[in-house]
Amino acid sequence: MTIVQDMQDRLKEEIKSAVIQAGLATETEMPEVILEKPKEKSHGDYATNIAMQLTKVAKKPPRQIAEALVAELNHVEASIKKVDIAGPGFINFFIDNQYLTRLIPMILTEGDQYGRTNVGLGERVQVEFVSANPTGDLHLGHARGAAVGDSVCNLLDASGFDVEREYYINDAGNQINNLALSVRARYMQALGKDYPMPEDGYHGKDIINIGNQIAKDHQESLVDQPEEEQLAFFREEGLRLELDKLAKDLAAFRVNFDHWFSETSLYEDGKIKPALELLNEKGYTYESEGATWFKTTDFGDDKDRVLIKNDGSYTYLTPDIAYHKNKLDRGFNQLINIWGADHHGYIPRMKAAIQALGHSKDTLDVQIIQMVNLFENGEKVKMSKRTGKAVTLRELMEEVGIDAMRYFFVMRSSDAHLDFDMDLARSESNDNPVFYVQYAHARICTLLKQAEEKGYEVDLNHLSDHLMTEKAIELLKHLGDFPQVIQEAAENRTPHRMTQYVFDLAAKLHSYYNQEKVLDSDNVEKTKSRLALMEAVKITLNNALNLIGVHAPEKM
RNA sequence: GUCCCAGUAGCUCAGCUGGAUAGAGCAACGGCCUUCUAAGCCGUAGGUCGCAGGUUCGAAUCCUGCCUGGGACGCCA
Repeated sequence: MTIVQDMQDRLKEEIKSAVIQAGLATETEMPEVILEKPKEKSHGDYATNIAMQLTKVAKKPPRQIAEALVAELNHVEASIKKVDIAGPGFINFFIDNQYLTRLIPMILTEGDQYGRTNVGLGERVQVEFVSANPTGDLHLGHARGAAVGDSVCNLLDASGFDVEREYYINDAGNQINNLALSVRARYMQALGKDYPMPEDGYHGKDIINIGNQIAKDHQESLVDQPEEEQLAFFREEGLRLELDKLAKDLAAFRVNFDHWFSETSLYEDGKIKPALELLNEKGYTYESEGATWFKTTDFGDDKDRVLIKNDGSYTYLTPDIAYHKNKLDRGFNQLINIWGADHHGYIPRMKAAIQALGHSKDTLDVQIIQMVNLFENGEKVKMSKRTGKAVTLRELMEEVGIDAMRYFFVMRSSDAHLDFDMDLARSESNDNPVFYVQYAHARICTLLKQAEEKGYEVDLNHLSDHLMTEKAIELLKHLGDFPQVIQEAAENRTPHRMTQYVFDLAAKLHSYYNQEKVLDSDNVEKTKSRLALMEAVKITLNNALNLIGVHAPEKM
């Protein structure tokens, strides 16, 4: 329970008891009291539409209801300074904002823990994201998925969920044979031989590097090995080096997985057959045209899906079902998958699998991340994965920096296409939201340092005497919202809420900074209170940026 | 043909579990540095919320149809 929520709850309770005392409705007829924050300042700190909601129960026009209700309100009980009735029957509350200053000692005490809550009650959530095939470099779509996935994990963690980050390695399919063939070709080429790339080979630079690496380590020793042995080596070594590179790139991007789950392990551990048998036992499979089908239409899919092809091999779906069964068997209460937009058609069959395995379809939450378009010099950067000309995660990290990438990739709603403006991301100007926010943090740090040099200390004893100015109250209110914003962003899987929040906080800080001078030698007591506020803002900016994987610099 | 996402200010986007006069940044225009970082602040201007119906006291938000852009519709992964 945060200070702000506590205040809101007291207000809601007061509204309810006023409704009852005014005889407008009984306890059981009571709708949920909704408090909203009006955009317009003249509409107060909070507003409720309860009078409109009660029109049917009380059988009176909303404004009459509002008047009867307001007459019964106990102002002291809910820190109400003033109440207005406005418009069609809104009740506007003006709150005595003194209570907000209690936030500061709390934030200073909690430090990097401020904003965290336990609403998740330790519920176990597994988030699977990125899961790119280990056959090439990570491109922009993966990078967005990584930034969003990691931020969602941070938000869930901060809301009291027990989060596990997982990467599913597609190391069992045909693409791994292609990887082996591609690596072999690059190895041969590295040795100066005229050796063609396979038709569906992977043309990325990373494969060339791996070929060079192997050539360096093993010289010509692999050239004349028997085919099978040779390919097995390139498969294994290629996979190892690819995964190593993926993990390094992601770690550099500040994304660290708790678990790298190998598809091959499903085969080795015999997890596929039991999953198939379970579906069969429950009557969700049938044979047709020499193949085994899964009746996904029982769960709303538009057609049934093949599990075992007529050549006896599995489709991609089959190990994926076994994988999700495995996730469920591990005891997670909630599974979140973060997928690229090109996989959205896959959702109904995966949800069907979850249900066929005996769980609610809501156990699996699939978040779809829309595409990223890169812009440079006002023009769209053309990309082709096949020829290996796509801009990679690593290249972009070098080009624009990690902070800008992490911020930009979560800046927009995930279900909107993202135009990534490289020039903007690189620019050290006020156009760049990352710099704008980081500058706010650096400004406070400089200020606090100067305060220290001048011998001013933070004093928490007279806060309400000095911090009830318009700009300070706005800052305090925003600080108080932080825990709820985290919860909302976690629950809705909307990390862009956090970029909005931190941008707004920076804007309020800059506004305050220009309006009121913090270090005032003529009023040391006031200075000490303001320093406390600055410290609280600094902590909150830092915590908010951390949640989206962006650093908060001490100076710029 | 079916399904998913988007369509809001000149541009990029918030708002979408229904609420009051639809917001922000950039661009445009006008102010603010002998004072804690001007990488900043303050102000002005800018909108048939794709279109048409419907639900309701109230719709950018919910429902239906249509239009435009993107994506997906494999016994590929």
